[in-house]
Amino acid sequence: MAVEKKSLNFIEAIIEEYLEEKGEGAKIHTRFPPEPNGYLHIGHAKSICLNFGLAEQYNGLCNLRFDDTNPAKEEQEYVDSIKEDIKWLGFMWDNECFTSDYFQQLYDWAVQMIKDGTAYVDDQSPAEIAEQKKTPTEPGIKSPYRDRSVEENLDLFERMKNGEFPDGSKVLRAKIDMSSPNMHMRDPIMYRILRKAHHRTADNWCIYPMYDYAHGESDYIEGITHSICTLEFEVHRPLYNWFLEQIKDGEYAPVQREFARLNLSYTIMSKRKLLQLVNERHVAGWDDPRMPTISGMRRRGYTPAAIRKFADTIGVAKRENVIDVALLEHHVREDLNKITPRMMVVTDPVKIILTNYPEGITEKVYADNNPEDESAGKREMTFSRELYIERSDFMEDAPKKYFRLSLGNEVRLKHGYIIKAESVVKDENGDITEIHCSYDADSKSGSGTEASKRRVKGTLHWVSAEVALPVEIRYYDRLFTDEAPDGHKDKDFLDFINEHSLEVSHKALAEPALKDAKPEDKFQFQRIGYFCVDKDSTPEHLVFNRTLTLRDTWAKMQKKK
RNA sequence: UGUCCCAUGGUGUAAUGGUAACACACCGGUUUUUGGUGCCGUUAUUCAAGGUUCGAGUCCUUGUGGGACAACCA
Repeated sequence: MAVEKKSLNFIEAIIEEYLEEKGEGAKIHTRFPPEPNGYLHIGHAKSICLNFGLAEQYNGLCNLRFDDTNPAKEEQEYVDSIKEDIKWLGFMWDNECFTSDYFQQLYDWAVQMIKDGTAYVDDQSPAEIAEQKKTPTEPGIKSPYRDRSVEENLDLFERMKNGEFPDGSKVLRAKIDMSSPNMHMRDPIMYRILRKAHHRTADNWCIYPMYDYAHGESDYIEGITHSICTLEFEVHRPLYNWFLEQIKDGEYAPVQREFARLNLSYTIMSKRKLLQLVNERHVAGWDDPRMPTISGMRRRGYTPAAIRKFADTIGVAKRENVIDVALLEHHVREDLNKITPRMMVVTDPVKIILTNYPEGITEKVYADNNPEDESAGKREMTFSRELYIERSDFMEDAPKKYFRLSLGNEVRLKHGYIIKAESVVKDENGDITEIHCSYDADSKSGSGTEASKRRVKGTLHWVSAEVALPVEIRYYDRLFTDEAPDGHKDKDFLDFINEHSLEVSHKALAEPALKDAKPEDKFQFQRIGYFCVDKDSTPEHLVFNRTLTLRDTWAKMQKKK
């Protein structure tokens, strides 16, 4: 049998080359290194799927490492949510690591670098240092403190650690090249003084390492082989390598590779802006179902399988990209279509009365739980003389392409009978309050009669008035009305917030089978969309979030006119 | 007037010097007791110019366009 060779993305190609070169027994080791200063979003999900996925695929290891070198922004709350989100996506890390666990080793290496003459203490202010760095197009100039003696540097750095100097008064810098065309090589800062309680090391330290110094060395400590990050760190790579050169002992060193971060249409991904949405109450929190956070998508009803398939489909490359959010939605619908039980919920009810149906009785009808999955079985529904259907499923005078109920025309009530609309009752405003219909008593679904096999154009969902269950529905839609909310120079992303991204309704009536639904349970409300039970839901007051609508070609036809 | 990266249908991703393909979106058809799903089909792609080669989306040169880099953030 011919085995189709799956094409590799450039990271996989690098890994296969590595594995081949290292030979028998070689293992790759990746890491996912979030800073615990916010909630994970769909962009992180891409990185998670990449790093954990690669480890899985090549039988390697993947660490979770919290890059917690800035206590000013980091909190335990974020650590917890990050772990929860990764697990929810279906991944498990081999080691749980914290950069803060390496503070002592990092300090020792810094001391070593001072001894080697490759690091020095600078007493200048941030403004002075920035001034001397100059711009990318002109070389920087050297700090007056650059040539301090090793002894003095050692003494000063130790006293920095001991808390003898105020915050911001001194930094430790790497001594590299102030005239490098790469700004990051112009004597980057390795340590700053910062008196801020750290979420793990409390007040043990008042100096904290900077990202560029800490990251590569942490990779080194953990034995990471492939340090995969996003494109903006590409310019940092020479520095990443430089720091490793200073401390490595032997052949091994991790290798940094960069890929293009995910951008999604109609979405913002910036942590700062997401935080702003939360802080300014444009959304209800990090897990608001309109947020592109993993917790938001979970609450919205998206599934791990859909997100992972999506990550797989979009691929990994170095080109700047904007993925159509419709692709994500496609994968969510695809998964939900397979797994969700079908239920009948009338979102905007109008009553129908079957005038020739016997009064005072009800009967059972049987409904497939999922036509895509026979093993999902059937459930019982109550059929009765008075029922509710969707207000939009009736028109007195219907256009020719309208397949639903109209005066004098027939439709099938799904899993029930064929009915014909005879007359309407209206209130003083002219709004329809009741539709009187006749039903074809021989047409019961599944009864096998000639009448039951009759084909009518329309099939409607319904609930029996006797047992209908009032529920709350939260209709979520895209948060932004613009494809690129933060892509406009003259406009703020907040200008594009969709006023209708959340509409709450208490009108809906559900079939009673829904009464035991628990938070995160997912359903397809037949002919309407996919819904999931919100965490605000209680047995007395069910709350459903609309995950996505069904594709609706009728609505599309209407729109075109 | 620096360094680095990138350039394939509308959006993404493949093609690893040998017939430019797949997914989504779009449009059309078909099936259907969900105007859902499924199935079939249409439209549409190598930034430009040179060069190397029997042969270039792929290699080279130049240009053009886009992006990253000047936090005591990561």
